[in-house]
Amino acid sequence: MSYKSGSRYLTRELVEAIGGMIVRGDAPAGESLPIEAELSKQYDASRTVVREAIKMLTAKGLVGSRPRRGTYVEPESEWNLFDPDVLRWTLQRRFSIDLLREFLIARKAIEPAAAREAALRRDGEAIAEIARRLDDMREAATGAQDPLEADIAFHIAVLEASGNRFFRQFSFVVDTALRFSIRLTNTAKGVRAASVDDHATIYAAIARGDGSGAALAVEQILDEALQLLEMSAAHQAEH
Amino acid sequence: MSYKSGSRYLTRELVEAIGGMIVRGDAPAGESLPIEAELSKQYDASRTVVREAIKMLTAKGLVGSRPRRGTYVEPESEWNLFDPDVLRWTLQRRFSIDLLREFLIARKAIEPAAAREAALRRDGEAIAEIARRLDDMREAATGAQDPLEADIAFHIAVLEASGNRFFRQFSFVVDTALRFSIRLTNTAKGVRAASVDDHATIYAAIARGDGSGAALAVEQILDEALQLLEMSAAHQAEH
DNA sequence: CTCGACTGATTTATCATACTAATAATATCA
DNA sequence: TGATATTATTAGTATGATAAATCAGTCGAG
Repeated sequence: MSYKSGSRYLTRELVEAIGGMIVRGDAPAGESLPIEAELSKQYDASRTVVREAIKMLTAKGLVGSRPRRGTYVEPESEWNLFDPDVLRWTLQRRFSIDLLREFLIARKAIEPAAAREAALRRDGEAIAEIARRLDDMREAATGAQDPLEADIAFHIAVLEASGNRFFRQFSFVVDTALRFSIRLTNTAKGVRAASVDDHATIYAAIARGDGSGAALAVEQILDEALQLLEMSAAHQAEH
Repeated sequence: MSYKSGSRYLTRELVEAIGGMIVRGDAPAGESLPIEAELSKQYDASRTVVREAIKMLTAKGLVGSRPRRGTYVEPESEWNLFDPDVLRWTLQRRFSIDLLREFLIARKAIEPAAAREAALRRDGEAIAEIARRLDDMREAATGAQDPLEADIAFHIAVLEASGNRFFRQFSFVVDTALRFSIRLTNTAKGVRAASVDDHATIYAAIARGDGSGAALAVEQILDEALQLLEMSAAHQAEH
């Protein structure tokens, strides 16, 4: 999204504040936001800034606005869930077992297919990148690196290697969502030594151009994660 | 995106013009756009409008901007392809056999999984909706309705019935992209009578809760479409 | 000669104040 | 009662000014 880390512009802050509020559900669909003048007062910003923030939220599908009617919250179906901000707000404020399950099911649909494409495409550089990320995972198993980061990077490398624009768009979703999912599933045990072997299997299949093998290997580790989730859900239900 | 059809606001027009230009590739990644004052002159709009348009493009991932550096085009990997505008511009200005193939492969990954979920979920109302869309397809076969619209509506109904937020987000992609794909594949023959039977198979599997059957049935018709595409591609290559 | 601090110019970011135009609510009239 | 004109409200557009970030060069110290 290209917002420099250090610089915190007012417009960006308003986008965060108002967008987060909407996703949290503080302003139900159809409900009007305060008028520009009022928002301007509330956030102590000029009307210009308020308007630019609203325009950005409009571009993300969260709000709409018309003269006299004011600015109103769009129904959730209009939200652009794949927008980085919207996804982050959703995960931060609406995280749940259900959402995590939907995420895993979506991964199970997409990532095996991406691995198949990667295997068939045989892009040397992209496959070398997967190999590097596998090495990182091996190092992470010994404690030299962060296991979660290495795991995420591996999966993203596979998505990128697919060469499919739609699959590649999914990589930031995986990136963002995986960082949250660990909170709920306590996946620390998920990155045990066996996990590295599983990932090595994926890499091997892709490297030898075995599309079906690659797809199957990815599907297996996602099935495992799904089972882990169901167990975790059942466990939570007890309390 | 909630822009009322009739009202054509200047800001929206600038978003269309500049966004379309960027996606077409007139301004390569990293390249700076004219400065605000210049854009203001070019489009005969106030700086306010120019800035709000740029902000919307920023929200879509197409551009970034910083003082002194100006406004620059982001690399394509940053673009939010699932943004309705970005997808439409991409299809309008960059349509190709390759893109269509990627689209079909993505559909083949997602839609069978969505059909499986729809079958397992057993949401009566959502399944009834699929049935209605199937009826529409039958009518369309006799010429009473537009076959393309009926086909699109059916596939979207399945995605919606999945109850998975990620799959549902994909429905507008299907909606948008299918309208374009017909241009290239000449899919008129694709909606022949047999097609209705294929779709009826999908519905039947979902209705009886047969997840695997539903997934398989969807996969089959997408495989057919993919074969049709490859034939069409080979045919075009001759010329 | 190299590197860091300083200076200046450029461009976006923010603010303030008008005025315009769309539209929802109300009042008016047939 | 029902259609139509009026009015008030609110976002849309325009303009001009100031602030702040950042790039490119300049100068000085070592």
